[in-house]
Amino acid sequence: MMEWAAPTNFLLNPMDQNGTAYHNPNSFPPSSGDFYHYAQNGLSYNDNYNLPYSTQYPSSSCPRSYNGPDLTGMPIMGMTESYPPTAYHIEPPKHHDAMDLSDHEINGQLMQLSNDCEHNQYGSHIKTEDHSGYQSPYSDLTRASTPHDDPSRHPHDSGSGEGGAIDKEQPYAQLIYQALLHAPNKTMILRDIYDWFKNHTDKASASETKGWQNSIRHNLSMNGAFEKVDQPCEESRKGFMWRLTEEAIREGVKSTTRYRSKQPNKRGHRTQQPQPQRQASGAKGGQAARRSARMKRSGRIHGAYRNDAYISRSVPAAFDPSYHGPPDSSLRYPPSPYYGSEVDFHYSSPSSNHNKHRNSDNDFGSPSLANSNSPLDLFPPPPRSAYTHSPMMGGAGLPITGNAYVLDHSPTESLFTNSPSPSADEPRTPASQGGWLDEGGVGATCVFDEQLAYREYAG
DNA sequence: CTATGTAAACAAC
DNA sequence: GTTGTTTACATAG
Repeated sequence: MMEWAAPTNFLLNPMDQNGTAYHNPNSFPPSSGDFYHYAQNGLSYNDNYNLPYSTQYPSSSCPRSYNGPDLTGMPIMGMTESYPPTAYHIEPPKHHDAMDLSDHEINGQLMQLSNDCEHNQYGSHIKTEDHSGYQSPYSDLTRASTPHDDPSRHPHDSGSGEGGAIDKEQPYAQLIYQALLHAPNKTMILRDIYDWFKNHTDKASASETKGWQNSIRHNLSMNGAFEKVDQPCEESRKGFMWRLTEEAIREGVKSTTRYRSKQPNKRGHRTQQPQPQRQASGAKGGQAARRSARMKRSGRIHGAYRNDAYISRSVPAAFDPSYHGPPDSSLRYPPSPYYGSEVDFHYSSPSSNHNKHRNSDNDFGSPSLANSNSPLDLFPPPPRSAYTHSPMMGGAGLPITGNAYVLDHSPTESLFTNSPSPSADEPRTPASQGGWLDEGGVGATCVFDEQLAYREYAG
């Protein structure tokens, strides 16, 4: 229930992608019908989606420049034997040529070039917005071809959104996911996401307020499926670009539920965890907070809030000394996919974003993790997986393409049943003491090797 | 409880 | 004013 999207193509090894990958894009039949494979076992995954193609490692973040060779990185079936039957394909528009290009091809190209942000070589079909130079493909364009409007695309899904078509009823996280999924390089800026929502959903129109925008931002920030990407280009002071994480691309989006506080009122604790300023900024909110803020003002310490000494975000509950989690070290890490580890490694990178604790790798993607037996292997292969039916799993919960495990979180969760779902709420990442070095900059800000990072963490 | 949505405080632009 | 982060509260299931 928590997962909406499912894996589809596993990420191929980068090497493979480069090497072989070129499967002609045409391998995808134009007929949309094919993109909607219903999961044979649909049951558990009725909510999953299959992604149409995988992206490559997003490295650069400047989606605007599309001048490259085309090539597509459509690795797709390359090494995967088959599509996981467990999901739907959300294939982007088949009938729109224009769109296809932007989505598919560009997708691949961006990465490479991307240097001059100023030159946008968009096709004429792209509408230029005024976003100071940033031209987004979304806006009218997309809707012009509205894939989702195509009735034929809706098999008979009960409207829950699976058909690949954009179901306006889906939750924000899912919608954002779709927006990004269709975006070149799986990256968009907030504005465009807003636009996309305006054009493809009712959220915007349905509300007079800007609450929907708030919700979008909230989801972007809180959901591990989305990551900020540094915006290389000057012009944009529009904020960061948001991109789907590889995990998300592979595994789909998961619920944005990590932030709720599990322990209803555990106030006190967390405030002691130091956090970076920016993050600390949002510390308070809500009505109650307002109240307490008032109280505080009248006599409370303010400074206690956090200090910046920390480099990374604060410590996750699991790492919190006060946290009483499973004793077993192997279980110490929170199950939540949202706890990422990498984050902290790069906090230093100037603009990078890896602050969200993405979990990703932790939960599934990281090969090193997945296969390792090291004591640090925080996420040992799950005993069983919800994806059992998937061919990917080979029925045994084996690592997929060596790159990831497709886990269902249930297994993991079970590991932590004793703990108040620690993770899920703490959006923070472990700042392991001494565990990670923030090492500065990690060089390429934009290109972040999560696995590597993880490795650092792991040892 | 969980998943979502929404409001809001707040910092940094 | 916008963007991003985070907390709180509400509510449906």
